[in-house]
Amino acid sequence: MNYWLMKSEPSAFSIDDLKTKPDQTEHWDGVRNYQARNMMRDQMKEGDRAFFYHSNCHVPGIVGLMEVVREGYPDHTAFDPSSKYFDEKSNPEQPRWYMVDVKYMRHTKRAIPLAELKAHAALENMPLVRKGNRLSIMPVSEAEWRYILSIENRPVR
DNA sequence: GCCAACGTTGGC
DNA sequence: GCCAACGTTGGC
Repeated sequence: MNYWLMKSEPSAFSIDDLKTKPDQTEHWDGVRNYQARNMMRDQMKEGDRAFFYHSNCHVPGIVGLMEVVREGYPDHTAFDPSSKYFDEKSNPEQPRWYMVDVKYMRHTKRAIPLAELKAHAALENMPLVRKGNRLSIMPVSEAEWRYILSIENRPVR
């Protein structure tokens, strides 16, 4: 099983939005970055787990857990001229962009802020805490996954 | 709102 | 293939 972290701006799509979707499932559309695309298209597998991360908001951080329930398939929003994610260079015959479906599992017991994640030496290799990294989808090692789930229970100092 | 960091585009 | 200009991300 692989582990991931997926960023979303809560003003656009929050973990509560995911939780209230039919079947608590939604496609993760609108990713327009090749590295992130490649991970969704080639590496994310059914049953993988992912952290839901709120970005570009008051307190950015990890807010919940998701499961990948459908592997990479073409992002149809790229074909739709009325979509803000439209890309004229993508078409159904040769799709440029991909997405996966994710299902809500649960909120973390508390939001784990980026500032706190940065303070843990065990997490210093995560792209998330590295300066200038803008990947919206990134792999998380099993050790990092477990570590983050362990600090979830720790009282905030 | 600012701005650093990074990715993409396009001229040459 | 280089690289300047530009757009975007996202923390603060």
